Amino acid sequence: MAHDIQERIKKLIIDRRLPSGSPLPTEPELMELLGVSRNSVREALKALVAMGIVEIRHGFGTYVGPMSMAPMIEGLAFRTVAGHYRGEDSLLQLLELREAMETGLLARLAGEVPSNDLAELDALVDRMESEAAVGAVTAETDRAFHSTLYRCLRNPLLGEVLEAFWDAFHRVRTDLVDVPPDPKVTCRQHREILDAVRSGDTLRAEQAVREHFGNLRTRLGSPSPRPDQA
Amino acid sequence: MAHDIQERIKKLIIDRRLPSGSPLPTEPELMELLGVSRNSVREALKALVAMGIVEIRHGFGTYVGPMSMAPMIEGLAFRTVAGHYRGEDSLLQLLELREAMETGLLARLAGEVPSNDLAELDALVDRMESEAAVGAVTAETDRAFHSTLYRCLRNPLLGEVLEAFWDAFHRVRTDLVDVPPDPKVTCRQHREILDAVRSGDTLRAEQAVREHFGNLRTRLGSPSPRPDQA
DNA sequence: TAGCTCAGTTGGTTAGAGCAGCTGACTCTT
DNA sequence: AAGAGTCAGCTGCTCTAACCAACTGAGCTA
Repeated sequence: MAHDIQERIKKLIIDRRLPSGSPLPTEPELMELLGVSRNSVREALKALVAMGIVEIRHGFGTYVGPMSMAPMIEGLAFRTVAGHYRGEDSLLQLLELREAMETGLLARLAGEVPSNDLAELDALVDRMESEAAVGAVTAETDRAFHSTLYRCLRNPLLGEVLEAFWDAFHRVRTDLVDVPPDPKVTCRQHREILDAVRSGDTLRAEQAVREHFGNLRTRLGSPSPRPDQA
Repeated sequence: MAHDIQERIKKLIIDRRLPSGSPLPTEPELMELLGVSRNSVREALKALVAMGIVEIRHGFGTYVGPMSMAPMIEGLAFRTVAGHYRGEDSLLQLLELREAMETGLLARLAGEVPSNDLAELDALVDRMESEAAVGAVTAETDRAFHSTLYRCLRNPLLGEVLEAFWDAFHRVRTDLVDVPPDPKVTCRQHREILDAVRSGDTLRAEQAVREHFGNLRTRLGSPSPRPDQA
């Protein structure tokens, strides 16, 4: 029955063709509209918020949410952390997931990246190198590289899912194992990926990405440090 | 502050190393444990349920959830439906997502599939053909094929994400456009994928998968039917 | 011993009250 | 007249208290 309320609110959004950011009925209005108590309305809304379908601004109103992949990041990160603490190789699984996606996309990418994107990627790798010279590569730079690389596919969903996987992986890695990669190797590998993509050599690009992930993978292969002995 | 309650419950699961199915404190216990009212506890739990982190059984108790990708399916399906009704090519984007993942995985698959899995896949394509002879290929059979194909990668996360994307795509497709594919073509393409994988020819397998998705893609290319004019 | 009944536990729902954040109009000062 | 401060009103947030509904298990009955 609580689930039913959620469905009805979702139906309301669909039926009224409400885009992200549109105002939703207020809580009292929803109470009357759905014929349930305020409490039930709120529980349904909270669940929808957790899925990114609804956004609530205190003292202002409830709105159609951004429907981003943010909730997926949460769920995936939590699942990975929980699995890790139970001794599973959940982090490695997550890495393989990223690897599969990125290599799969690469085939459609080689030779198709517009020159301005290539220039931006060049700049990002340059930044990586200057960061590596003084310490470690910033997470933001790494993320930006992977994000910019696939932008030209003109598929927002793809980009968001990739970023979601990246975020989840990064969050869990820094929280749990944090074996910082060798910044120089990271730079070289990103440069190699970029060059391969520029040259339009699909196989070489795939190879470069695999090597990049292989590098991450070996560092996860070490016995996972468990916070304490259960 | 409500968000804080969610985090504390998640932390409780992590700290106590609770596996899926473990009982959680009852609502009154959580009230006392977290120092908040029952209402707040319930809203937090509902949000966690929406993320698959918690499972509630009426009259029985609250438990650690399966942490499956089911919530992601919900969110993705809703997002796709909403986007579709707003005139975006969200369904096509979802299809591209699946295509990218499956082709990316295929490279690691060719020649690695154990013989018993191959036999199972053979049986599935046989079933497809008998189904095609009398009507259309069952969704369940198609799903089972894609699911079985990647089982040998021994990465549960991968399998679940693939199934999640499959589910979301299938649900939205049947709900919205439902242009049933030519069952014969579907069978032939699945057979081709299977043969290519069996032979260990990575490129041919990728080609086969691309053709399969290309088939689906062209059928989505037709102008999306909108239920009515806004 | 088999089956039923009933009390106790758990979550589900409702109601009403007060708190907290934001907006916009009104008013007072400059 | 222009600006800043204030206040009334919306909004969502939290709490308390009570009752309903589903399930379990102990005890009773046949």
